[in-house]
Amino acid sequence: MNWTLDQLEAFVTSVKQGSFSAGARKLGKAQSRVSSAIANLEADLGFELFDRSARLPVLTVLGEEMLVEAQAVLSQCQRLQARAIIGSNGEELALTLAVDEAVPILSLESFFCDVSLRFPLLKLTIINGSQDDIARWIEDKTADLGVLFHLKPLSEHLELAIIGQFNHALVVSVNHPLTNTPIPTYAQLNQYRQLVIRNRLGGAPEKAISVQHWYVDSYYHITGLVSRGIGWALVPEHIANDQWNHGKLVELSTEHIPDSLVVEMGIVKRLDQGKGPIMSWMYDAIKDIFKGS
Amino acid sequence: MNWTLDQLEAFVTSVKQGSFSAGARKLGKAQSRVSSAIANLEADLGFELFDRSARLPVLTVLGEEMLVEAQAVLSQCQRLQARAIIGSNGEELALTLAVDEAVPILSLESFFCDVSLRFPLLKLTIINGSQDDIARWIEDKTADLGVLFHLKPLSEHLELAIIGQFNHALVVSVNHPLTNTPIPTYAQLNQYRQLVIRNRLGGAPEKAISVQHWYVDSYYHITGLVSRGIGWALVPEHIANDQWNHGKLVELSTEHIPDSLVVEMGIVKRLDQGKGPIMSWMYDAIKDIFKGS
DNA sequence: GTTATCCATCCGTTTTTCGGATATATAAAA
DNA sequence: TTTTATATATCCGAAAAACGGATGGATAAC
Repeated sequence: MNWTLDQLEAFVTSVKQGSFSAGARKLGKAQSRVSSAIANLEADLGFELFDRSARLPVLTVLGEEMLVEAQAVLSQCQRLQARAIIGSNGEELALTLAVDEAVPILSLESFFCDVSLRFPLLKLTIINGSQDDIARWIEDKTADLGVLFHLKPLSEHLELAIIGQFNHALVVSVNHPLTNTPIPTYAQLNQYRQLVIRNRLGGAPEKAISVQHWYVDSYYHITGLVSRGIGWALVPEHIANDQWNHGKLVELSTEHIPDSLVVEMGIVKRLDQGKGPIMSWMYDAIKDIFKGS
Repeated sequence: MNWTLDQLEAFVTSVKQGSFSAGARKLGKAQSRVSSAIANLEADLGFELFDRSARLPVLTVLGEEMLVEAQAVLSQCQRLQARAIIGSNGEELALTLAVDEAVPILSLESFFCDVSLRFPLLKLTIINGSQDDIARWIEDKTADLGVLFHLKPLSEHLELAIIGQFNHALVVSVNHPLTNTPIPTYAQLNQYRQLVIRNRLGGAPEKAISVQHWYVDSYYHITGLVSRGIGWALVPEHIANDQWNHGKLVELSTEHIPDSLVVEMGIVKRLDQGKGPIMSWMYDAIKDIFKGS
């Protein structure tokens, strides 16, 4: 492999321009350079790229194939160069976004579309997990930016920006006995099984109201179990209203529940990691998404 | 874009080997070359690829990304080089195989597997068409090799090798009146509609037996129509026995049909195009597939 | 026949590449 | 602590190449 990128460029440009001379003009080089560049390339490859019997050189069969390969090489090079420029301008080349699985992922779809259009060369990685996962991933640099529900204090290395609030809804199955008491008291709730969210890693579980409760590590599993009549639960409103559960769940009044039923959604990042331009943009864009919430 | 492939190679190799010196040894070059190659590369890109504060250089965040890009460029280059060697050895880089749509394509599947394993860098194109299409495509160099049923004389520019014979079966729907006459005479057949194959391009159609006949350009359409009781037809046995038609068709005796009911399958190529090693191999491999037919 | 292009080749100058030598820093071994 | 081995960066002279201009021969258009 003795050929150079210059030779490939001379080759491709000459094909595109129709002649070596035109190629040389396009490249701003002497014709003799293009001529010998291609001659050397042919010598290296071991066969002729052009049939020179006509007035203008025409690609040989092998030349056609090599043209495709050469273009592929050059376009890879251009990609490298483009990303190098982005990097040297201080823009991020790769970002990992960690999203709490309780965050309605659909609401982020148009955000992801925006990202793909605005930063076409960015390598975006999206990972989902529980609140604990998100915090841990940001802290150990597995992820750069996290979107999560704020339930308990976070590590001191993390910076949290609250971007919206969600109410909890009290839900039961349409067949559940509690549907007879639309405004259940604490005592009434206590008679039935409660399904409580619990972070996967076994951190301190949420406080349960009913003495009879199960822990489940996903709101989506919880609503699934609730819809089958296993018990009642407090889940974020957007999950209660999810299309999957439409018609299967009944929402009851939370008038007699003393606990705070509001959770905050926030964006986290490491304190010691500066925000590059893309991360800044994402920060604002995600805030905008949930502004009305 | 001022960097060279040598610089990328020095970069990638040094990362893989763990140090510039080790990289230089691996590449058989002086250490100073690798050192300055990487320094020049960094100068061109506009940022540092390595953090040199430790004893051994470690990749920066941007360096990690550039490593991926550089590897992509080099692997494209290796592909180009590999195909160039193949080409300079006289092996084909790309072949187009045209297959008559009446040929049971499933019987070629293991052949295609073989090809992909044996010639991993070959660009194979497979196109399907009627017999006329195949012949035309070979002649106008759209395809290099064709597999077809031999029904009528081919152009003098083509070379045909017969590789097998197939009998025609006389088929009707299970509900068709002809099922009452298992050995139908010419006159009996003449009373019912015949479905006759006809090449798409409107060449001379096959001779029809029944005065009442439709022309259809695909054996698969014909068997479909036959199975719905539209008429009777002569189709290659493997098509009559196709799983799609299983149980819907009845085969009748062809004892009273005077016409030749044997079609030959063949491989065609242009007379003036030499067979490269891959084409020769394909030629033999395809022959082997249908040897028992 | 004239003109305009095209390609290959030659040639002298300029630039770059290349490997060795050297200076310096760091980690492990003595 | 000193020694040793191994790093990287830089300098330098020789060798190699890249480079543009000039030239010649061939071809198509005018």
